[in-house]
Amino acid sequence: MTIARADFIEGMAKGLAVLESFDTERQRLNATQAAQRAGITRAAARRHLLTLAHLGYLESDGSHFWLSAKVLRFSGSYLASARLPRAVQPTLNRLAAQTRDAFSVAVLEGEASVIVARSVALLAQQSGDWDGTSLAAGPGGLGSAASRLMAYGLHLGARLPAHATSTGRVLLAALPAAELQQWLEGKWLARLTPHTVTQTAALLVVLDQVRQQDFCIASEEHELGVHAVAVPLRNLEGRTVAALNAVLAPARLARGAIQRELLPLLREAALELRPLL
Amino acid sequence: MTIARADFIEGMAKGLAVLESFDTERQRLNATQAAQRAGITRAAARRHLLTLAHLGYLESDGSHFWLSAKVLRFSGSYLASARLPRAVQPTLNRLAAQTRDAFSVAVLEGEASVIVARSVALLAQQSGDWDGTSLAAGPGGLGSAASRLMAYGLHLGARLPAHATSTGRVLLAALPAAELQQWLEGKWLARLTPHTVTQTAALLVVLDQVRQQDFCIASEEHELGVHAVAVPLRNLEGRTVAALNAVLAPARLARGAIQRELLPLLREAALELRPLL
DNA sequence: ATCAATTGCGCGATCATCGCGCAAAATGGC
DNA sequence: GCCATTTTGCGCGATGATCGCGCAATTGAT
Repeated sequence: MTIARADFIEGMAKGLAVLESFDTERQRLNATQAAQRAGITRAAARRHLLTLAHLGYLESDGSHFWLSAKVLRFSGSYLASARLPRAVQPTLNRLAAQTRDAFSVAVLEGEASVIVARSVALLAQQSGDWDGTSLAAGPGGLGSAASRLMAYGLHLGARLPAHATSTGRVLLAALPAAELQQWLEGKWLARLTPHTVTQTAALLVVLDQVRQQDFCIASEEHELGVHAVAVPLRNLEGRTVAALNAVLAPARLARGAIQRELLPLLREAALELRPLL
Repeated sequence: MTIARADFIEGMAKGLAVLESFDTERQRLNATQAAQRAGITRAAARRHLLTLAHLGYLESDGSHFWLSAKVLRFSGSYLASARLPRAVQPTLNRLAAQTRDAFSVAVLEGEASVIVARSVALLAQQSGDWDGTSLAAGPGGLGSAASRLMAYGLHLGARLPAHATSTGRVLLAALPAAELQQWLEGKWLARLTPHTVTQTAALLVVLDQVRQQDFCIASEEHELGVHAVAVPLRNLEGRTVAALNAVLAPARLARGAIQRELLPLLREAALELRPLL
């Protein structure tokens, strides 16, 4: 799908490229760096940075720029409006309250699997929690389960590499063959841990298995120490619109437990969400 | 602070105005509506909408447009990079795990108090939860405490009217007199519930009290049934950089309980966060 | 103090963006 | 089903916003 040349505003594309050039790794940029990352000239980058700062989306000390809280405005509107996150949140909360795992719903968005809703159980200290010691830790350390997950970058809006995550694979497996082909085309599957599948052929085998089993387990392929299971969320027409996953609490590590306890929960949740998607 | 004319990209400002015109109330817009809300011509709005859709920030059925999950990219980067949300999250989680209330950290951003971090305790069913019945409810109803709060629009990135919220008032009270004056200038304080303070003079009295007490209680001024307490978060230089609040669980409604139990918790948290801000 | 690297920004040229206005498509009343 | 009315898509020529070059000022290292 193309677009008439006159209907494409170059300036906006550049501006958004500048705004996108602030990511998890590079958080403070000057004009020269932003120009490099956005692929535009230094002069243009400077103009766009100044404009964005003037509009309140960036803050600046004069030479460097960084994202301001105003960018949350967009996600706020999205979360309040989009059907998917609102529909799944109650179920996510119920799951988190029932178990000791962390649950997310993600959609495929370009390169990445994007977390659009999540829920983590924060357990009260008295009730035999599995993380009691660190709950008592000061603010410097990583506190509860949620903090530990935050450390892995599993916050709302996080973009995770689709080929190495349980949600990403479920979503890739649901793509029509042609689109999947296109997605893989010339893509380099980054090795994130020693366990990451980086061969296209191997990934295709994995995706076949996902299609057969109708779920996906990813063990330490994205981060060491992180194990996750995902199932597809389908609407009444049978189309996969998102993926629901659980990041396992350490106590769950036994493979059998995943399939026996967690998978039925996920499947049941997927089933009850079906009419809402 | 002004900006050189040549250093301001008109096209970007329009584009972002278009993107901003999708808010909590109006979630689906066509070119004509977007033009109205963004204050530009229909032709320009259409071009910008098409560009944004082409870039993946909007989705479209041809005539209407709505926000896509891609806008979460910005908040994802912000949350991963900004010092404030990362610094406060562990403390927030600890608070939520210890009590049955919901905690948020907010900053002042233009008209609104914006939630930049939050944490809600999701309690397991067996342990005498105060919300057990609704936890068991199906996905159609509002499930746990978190869902109830979501219903009030208290999600990450939510923009709440500063004059009627506990966090907003704490932040307004911390503004230098001149800036506060400017903020109030010709501003209409919307009546959100029968309890909302809508007179500038009355608000100034409230803010004076907030300064004296160094905390703020807002009871049903924003939403009926919602009561909250907030304290300022100051850095080592004594500057208020954010506000920390608790939205009360129904069991907390006794006014005495707030001051006796919750306020000390918030104050202690503010103190321990101080060196991190 | 000197030199090198980086940054701020003025300038004239150019092409991206402008909004008008028509034709086509939707809407709706009967 | 048909006509009246409103809304939408988009081509066009004019215009001024945006371009990036390149100089001057600033910064920082030795």
